[in-house]
Amino acid sequence: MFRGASKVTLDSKGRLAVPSRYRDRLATRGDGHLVATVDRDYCLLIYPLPDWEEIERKLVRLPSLNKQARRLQRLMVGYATELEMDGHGRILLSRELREFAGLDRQAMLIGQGNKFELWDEDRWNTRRDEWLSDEEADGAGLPAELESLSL
Amino acid sequence: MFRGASKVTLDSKGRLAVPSRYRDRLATRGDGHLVATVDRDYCLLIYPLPDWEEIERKLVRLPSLNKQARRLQRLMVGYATELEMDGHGRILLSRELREFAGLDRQAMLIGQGNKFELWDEDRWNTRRDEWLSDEEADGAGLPAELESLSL
DNA sequence: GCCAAAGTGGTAAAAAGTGGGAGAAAATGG
DNA sequence: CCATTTTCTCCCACTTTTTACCACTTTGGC
Repeated sequence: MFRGASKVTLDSKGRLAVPSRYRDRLATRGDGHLVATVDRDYCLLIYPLPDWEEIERKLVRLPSLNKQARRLQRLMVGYATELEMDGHGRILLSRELREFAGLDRQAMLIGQGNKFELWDEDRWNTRRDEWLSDEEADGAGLPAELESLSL
Repeated sequence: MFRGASKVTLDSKGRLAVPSRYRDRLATRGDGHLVATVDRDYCLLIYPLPDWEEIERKLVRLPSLNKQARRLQRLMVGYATELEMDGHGRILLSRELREFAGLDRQAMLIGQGNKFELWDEDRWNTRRDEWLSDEEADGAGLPAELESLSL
């Protein structure tokens, strides 16, 4: 399980040094091969290759004539880019992915179980504070799964 | 599986350089022969020739008296154009296809499993942001296959 | 404080991308 | 049916980008 938030820097070529505490796991699971794609909140999702492939298999099996399914395929498969760690544990993010997520230099890498999220730092802070101040999140109208959740 | 989004440029003659990471696969599968046709969203679909031929066989077997089937045949088979990569891995798109998809210079090539989609860049960005902001995609009325999807 | 590991930036060679031109083929018009 | 013009195709040359490697700086632990 990947967890934790790390402040990371993209250099002028768009390279990002993966925090060292994740490297062993990533080198084992998928031999350092990763896949990055986009999320609807304008951040990137980063999976170890084998985990991504499983998701991709599910995605491409969805009915092609369904509008929602087609959108999901276009966005997730459409932006999915294979990445490989270099000798120093860095990954190079394509211009297309960086532009999508508004990444230039300061970013936040967020562990999310089987994957990471990568956010532009400013965007992350803004959104995070929105989530924290959102009155709706206080408990009104929660789905059943959340009502019964004990933290 | 083709995946990933690449910003590409059409030159003044309508040529497009296929990103090099796809070339080997395309040279193997169908010996560099491709077929481009149109999509209902005003983009182009690009298949390796063998994959297209399979689809074409299915299309021409559809019942000729069915109006929807006839439309699909007219559009997809009607616009299907064989393309070949030149010595530099470029393909030349006919004027008809370029006009259909509103392609002039900046375009996006989107990997979609067995095929590519080719969009005018501005059109792609506009449509993409529509898909992302669409509240409908928030979960209301999703088909069963999507409800259970864990990303 | 010192050593090791991680992070950062730069450089040079190679590969990819881009544009243009000459010859061939096709289309057009008399 | 031939001549002229236009379009197309193949090939070459140049520019830009990419990628692999190297060196230095910083951080953190002992």
